[in-house]
Amino acid sequence: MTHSYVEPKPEVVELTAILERIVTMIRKLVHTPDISLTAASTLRMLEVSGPSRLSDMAAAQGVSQPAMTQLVTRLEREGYAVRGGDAHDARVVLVALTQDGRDMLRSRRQARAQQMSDLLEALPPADRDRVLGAIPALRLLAGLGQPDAESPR
Amino acid sequence: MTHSYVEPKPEVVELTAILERIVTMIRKLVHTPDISLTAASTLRMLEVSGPSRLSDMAAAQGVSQPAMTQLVTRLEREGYAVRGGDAHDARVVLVALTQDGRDMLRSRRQARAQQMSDLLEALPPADRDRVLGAIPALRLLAGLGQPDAESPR
DNA sequence: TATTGTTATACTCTATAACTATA
DNA sequence: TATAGTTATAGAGTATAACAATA
Repeated sequence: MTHSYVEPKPEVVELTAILERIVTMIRKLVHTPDISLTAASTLRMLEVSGPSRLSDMAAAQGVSQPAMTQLVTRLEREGYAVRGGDAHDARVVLVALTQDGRDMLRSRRQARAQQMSDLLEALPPADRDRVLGAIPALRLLAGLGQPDAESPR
Repeated sequence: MTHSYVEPKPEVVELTAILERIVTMIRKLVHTPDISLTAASTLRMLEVSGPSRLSDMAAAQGVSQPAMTQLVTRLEREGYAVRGGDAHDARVVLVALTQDGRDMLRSRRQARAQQMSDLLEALPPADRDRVLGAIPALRLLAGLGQPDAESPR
């Protein structure tokens, strides 16, 4: 033991490497040039959380406030979101999803699921079942991304 | 049954949704502004496949040839890759990873595995084991991204 | 003064179209 | 003619710094 921190376990190293490959795969799979990953992720967040402050959205997406300002401007121009004011604080901008935004998310989800379905068809049925059987574990993993959404602090 | 195609199964729909959330998580987790996802993925490919044609790299990464030209130019400027010629065809550019590129990939992997390790620490041990237990299934899923690398056709 | 958001500016990353050099 | 790659140009997406308006 020559260093003062704990080396990640080999399983974690492999998990990380595999997840990177999956990210690459998904990026290619869902290659919809009409909407970026951040744009889609932002719209999904609005779908779940309802109208949100621009600064909260920036923090949640891990981008700067100016980047979110510009993203919202594009989303507004494309008709997927609208800016509104807050009755209690005139500085605040509340961004909301439009019906067009909702529809786009739905059809995008449908298309991606169809592509994923086609990909899975390429696997032997036993392997496919193993992938689908991993869904509960993946749910746990995905949950790490949205820590304490309900947390009071 | 009113339509002529098969609706994706609910499990596949959920799998797709979860994978999108994981992509978002990984993008935030591995937020290394010094290197883009495509740049990293391209370097990993060079690490695995050895010196490669620029056009093959563009196809493998799902980007245009000009985009790959520019990416390689940036990678060369940063010292992670070098352009070379092909002895048999003067039109061809063969791109190779440098030692600096190799080193960068290694330290980047280490940093990411460490972050992932920290994240997993936040899970109850039983859940963590379930995530690690899903690795074989994830390996199958990741394999769908690099179809028939060995295929003779 | 601190907070919320926008504007100004610059760089990365991407695409399509037009081009050069080689086969 | 076809192929491999580059250059030209334009737009999305990002950051930091400076600003305006409101609290």
